[in-house]
Amino acid sequence: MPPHRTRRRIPDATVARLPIYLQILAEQSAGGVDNISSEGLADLAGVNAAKVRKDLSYLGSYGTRGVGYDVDHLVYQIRRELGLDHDWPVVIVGAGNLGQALAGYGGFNDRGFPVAGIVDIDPGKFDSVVAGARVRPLEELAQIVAAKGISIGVIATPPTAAQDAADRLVKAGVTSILNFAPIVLSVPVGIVVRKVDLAVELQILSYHEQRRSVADQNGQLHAVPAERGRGATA
Amino acid sequence: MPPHRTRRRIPDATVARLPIYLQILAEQSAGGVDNISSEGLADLAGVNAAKVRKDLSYLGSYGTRGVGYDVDHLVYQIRRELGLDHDWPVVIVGAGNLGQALAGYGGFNDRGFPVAGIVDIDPGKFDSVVAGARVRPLEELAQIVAAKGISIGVIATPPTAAQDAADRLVKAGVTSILNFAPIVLSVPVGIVVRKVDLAVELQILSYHEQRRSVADQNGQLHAVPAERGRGATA
DNA sequence: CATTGTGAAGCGTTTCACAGCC
DNA sequence: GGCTGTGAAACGCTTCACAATG
Repeated sequence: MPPHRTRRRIPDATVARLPIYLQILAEQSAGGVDNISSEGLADLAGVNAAKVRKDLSYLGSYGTRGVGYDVDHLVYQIRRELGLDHDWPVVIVGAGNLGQALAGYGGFNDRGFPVAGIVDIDPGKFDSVVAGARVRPLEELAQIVAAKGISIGVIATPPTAAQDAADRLVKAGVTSILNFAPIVLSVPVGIVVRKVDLAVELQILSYHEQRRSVADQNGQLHAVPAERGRGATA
Repeated sequence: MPPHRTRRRIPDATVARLPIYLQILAEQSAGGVDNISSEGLADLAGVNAAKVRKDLSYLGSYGTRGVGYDVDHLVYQIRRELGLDHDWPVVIVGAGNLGQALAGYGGFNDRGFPVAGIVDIDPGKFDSVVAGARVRPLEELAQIVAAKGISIGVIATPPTAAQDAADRLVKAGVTSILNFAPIVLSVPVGIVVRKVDLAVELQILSYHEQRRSVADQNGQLHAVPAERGRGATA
């Protein structure tokens, strides 16, 4: 067997930052910037320069010592690493408030994730057009996934329907799921699930606000000088 | 100065899981379950039991050895720790597609984060009613924040307007921001920002799909037995 | 005696510090 | 000379393993 160079494993934390770098680099490129240092990119991304260099080093040695990184080349490499050299059609399960907003959001179609289908269980919604896609019955899910070669599914159902949606997506052959329902999905090993939960995000903010008010009561010093930092994603 | 017991610092990773535990515990409570073991909670939350015990230990020693945790008491303690013993009104900046969907989503109002205001820069949207809230001019933001005592702002503007929205929110007195715009915000130290970026989430999934297909080509073994696990949020 | 609470080990991520290189 | 690439140290989180205990 040839020693078919097994691809470097990139740490999860780095994978989560590559899209941010990519977005910034694409903007820079559009603005005519063709070279950037780790420090320059770090400032724009709200992280530190060593982290940028470590992260980029997982892609290979694409920088030039003493100079910096070629913006376009970096864009190319990150896109390749993230699998963004082709589109990934997605299917949305649930054509309610959220499903419709997602379909119409633009963030999908514009960024390489065209909405190739949207399904719902409610016959009242069938054939209504949501951002260019006709809403189809949930039963057609498997057919749509197969016909369009879909690997990524989005769950935008009420919480009670979300596990069923996940089961159907997996059975249909989808291997990655973006879940907007506030429940923990149970899926077979090997299926990648990411969850976006508004209530969780707000509750984390609430925690920080609550701490802040406790600190106020105790008359503690605030570590809040007027200095300005980027992206305090605490 | 009295040694006013400085509140335990809870690790970020734990804070991010408490809302999940809370949601599960609330469901259990509603279902008549009044006691739960770390293992039971862990299974439902898709984590391991040791993690649950460590996490809960930061709240204090509220379990009973040999027995487990009292569900209602845990709900109470987590809510208190997260600052959910009262509502946190939020203001949404941006009444477009996303802003409207968020306002109408229910996840806000139902879970202790009533939408106390929604503002936009477009006069064409003023006074239209979005999920019970009238859209007001961006200029009234500071007034709304002050009048309603708002600490949490939500940015649902296009990316180009997001930094301005953040600046206005901060100036108005908001100290926590949930940002849906795909840009890295620059805010003063002390302001907590959390970012939700659909494109980032999808690109992370894309990375995993891309790896999968590379592995397929190399004829590598898939680590994908038929076993079933909860919440593989890889 | 089942289950919690927690030191200690293990592991992944971040940051430092500087050698390597253009 | 300036900036990258990277071992090594530092850090924080997870998991283990077991003493403590209702």
